[in-house]
Amino acid sequence: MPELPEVETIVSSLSPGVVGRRIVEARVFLPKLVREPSVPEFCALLAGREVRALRRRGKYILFHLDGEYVLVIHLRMTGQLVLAPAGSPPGRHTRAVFHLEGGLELQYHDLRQFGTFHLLPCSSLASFAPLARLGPDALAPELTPALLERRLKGRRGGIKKVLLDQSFIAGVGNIYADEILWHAFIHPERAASSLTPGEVERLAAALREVLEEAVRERGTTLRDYVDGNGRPGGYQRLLRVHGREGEPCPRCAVPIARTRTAGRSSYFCPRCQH
DNA sequence: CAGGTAGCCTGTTAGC
DNA sequence: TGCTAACAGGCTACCT
Repeated sequence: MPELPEVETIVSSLSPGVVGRRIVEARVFLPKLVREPSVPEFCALLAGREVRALRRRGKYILFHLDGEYVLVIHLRMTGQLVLAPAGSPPGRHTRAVFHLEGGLELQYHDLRQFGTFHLLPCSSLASFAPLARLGPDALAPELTPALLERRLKGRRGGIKKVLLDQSFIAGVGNIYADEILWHAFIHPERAASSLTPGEVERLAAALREVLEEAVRERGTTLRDYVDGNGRPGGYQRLLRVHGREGEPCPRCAVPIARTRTAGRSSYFCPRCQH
């Protein structure tokens, strides 16, 4: 479900209600959600801890807790974190609930059950492989055209595949990869190593512009995504190619094409993306 | 060893 | 209208 703009919006919308509050009790209804430690340990370790900070790293959400623990959540396709008044009845897809001080609860919903929770001591965070493997954040200031160009050199395969590789840069998913490449006039199957300096420049600009505008629009809601207050995003209105097969390209009016590779769809303009 | 695919799940929608 | 198959925003493990 959520890519960088959605995760960023979830973190910023949850922060006012969550940061500085204590978790009174944690309940887990889908045991496999919690990858470590065991569910009883997980609940016991969370109870009584204050949330000191909420952060995003790529598509991961980090709850920094007092006592030097950190809860790492990945929402995968359909995970949602939503603040609700204490005692709200769980829905069909409510997989966990954290009761907070102050009459609030944080609910985790996940239709497809792909999401993951890891509760770690801060000291193990650096060696936590899924985070350690991530490349620079897609919105990190240090991700300059020069760095992008250096990292693209020697990369095999198509540019879209590379953009989706979280160890290359962290935060881009299928929707925004399509949009970014359209804005940069680059075909999704162009060999990543063949991009000219001018194209890399356009790619770096598109990456920043698309992701920043999507953050301002509070993310894209195609089906399930909502922010921490249960509200949908607005960037779906601004999608130029993703999900628009057969519709005219907004630049040149040629019908948008769709291809499938590795089980995922790519949407692009066959005329103005090279 | 790089590239492709199945698997994890459930729900919605497109197509017959 | 009703059934079936394809597809969905992510990531990993395994196969060729």
